[in-house]
Amino acid sequence: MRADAKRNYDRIVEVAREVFREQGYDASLDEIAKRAGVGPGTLYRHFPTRDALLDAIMQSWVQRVGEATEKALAHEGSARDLLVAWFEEYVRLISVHKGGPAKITSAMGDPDSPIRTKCQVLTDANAKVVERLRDEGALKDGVETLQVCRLIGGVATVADQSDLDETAVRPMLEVVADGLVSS
Amino acid sequence: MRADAKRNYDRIVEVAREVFREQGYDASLDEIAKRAGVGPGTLYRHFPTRDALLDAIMQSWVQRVGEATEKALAHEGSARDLLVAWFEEYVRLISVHKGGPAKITSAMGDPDSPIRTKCQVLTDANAKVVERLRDEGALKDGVETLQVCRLIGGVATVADQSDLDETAVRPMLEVVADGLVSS
DNA sequence: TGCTAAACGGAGACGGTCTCCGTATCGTGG
DNA sequence: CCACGATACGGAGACCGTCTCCGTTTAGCA
Repeated sequence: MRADAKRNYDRIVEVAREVFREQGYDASLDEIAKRAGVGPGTLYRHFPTRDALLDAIMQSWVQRVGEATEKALAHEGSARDLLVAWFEEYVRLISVHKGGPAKITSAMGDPDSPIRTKCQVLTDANAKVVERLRDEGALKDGVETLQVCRLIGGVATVADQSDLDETAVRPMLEVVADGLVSS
Repeated sequence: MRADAKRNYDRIVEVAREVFREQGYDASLDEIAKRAGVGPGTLYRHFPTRDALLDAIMQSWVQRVGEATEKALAHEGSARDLLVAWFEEYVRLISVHKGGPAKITSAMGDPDSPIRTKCQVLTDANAKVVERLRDEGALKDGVETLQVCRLIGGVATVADQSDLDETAVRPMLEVVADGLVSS
């Protein structure tokens, strides 16, 4: 990759991260190009689709997922509390910008999604947490890990679209956690 | 209202219902106008915004909500089963077209939404079901009815966006129901 | 330093939204 | 029955975002 190409690539990603956070996932790509000081052609050559750009933005995000997983697994307390804590992290992770929860959650299960690998990281992390609780016998039978992702993704999606804050989200996560642990 | 105006109004609503169902809530309004055999100007005069059109489409929907509520309240069986049955109806009701669950769920809590009255009908229906179970002492303490709408709206939203069928949705609704009933 | 492959970037086609205003139609009062 | 004013129609076109094509520029090697 030529030096000028790399410079533009990096700058576009940086600007896009900022603009997506400000305006959501539907922000104008031409505007991102303009703010990055490049022509639209340059942006679309590096990132043929909006999703390709999102994928690049999420490169660094993978690490944050790993850290959050460690933190959740290290949690001391009941299975229910561990679940709630993990769910809160989960929601925070996928709320990268307006439209993020919906985007990421619907990309799960779609093997052709451009952000497939990123979703995989997250579903794997979730599976690790859930499997551990299952091994401890703390969960109901028949709990599918992908279902858990979708449930929490759903909560995060409505929270995103209705501008709910953490105090409104928590009770919903608690309901889901209660519905998962064996009674 | 002049006779020709009413004719066009009705025809637009009818066509819009069809097109939204076929193509989702993001369908082109100019296309709807074209299919209805009117100019864009006519469509936008009757319905200044996309939401105004949605509101008109949902006029007849209110009745279906009423019927579904009756059906749910007449349910014989455990609180948990009643909840699951009602949730399934609820999901069906808000899945009027692609984008419907997200649209309707995010309109709840927004007092300025153009489909406010329609949402009110649904939230009231849900409250009726939930309150009845609460009176029977079948629910956990601290269950907010709006939270329930959001939880189920979330499930419906991911189902809509991931093209899940009923067999995939049901287990998630069961988790929520389990999380709500007192143990 | 000269050359070529690589990258740039902007003009513009396209499709959707929405408005303005000249034209056509309804339906009423004479 | 018909003329006229109010009402409604509808299409041309401005505007914006997406995305492409291709003439121009530049990096970096020999």
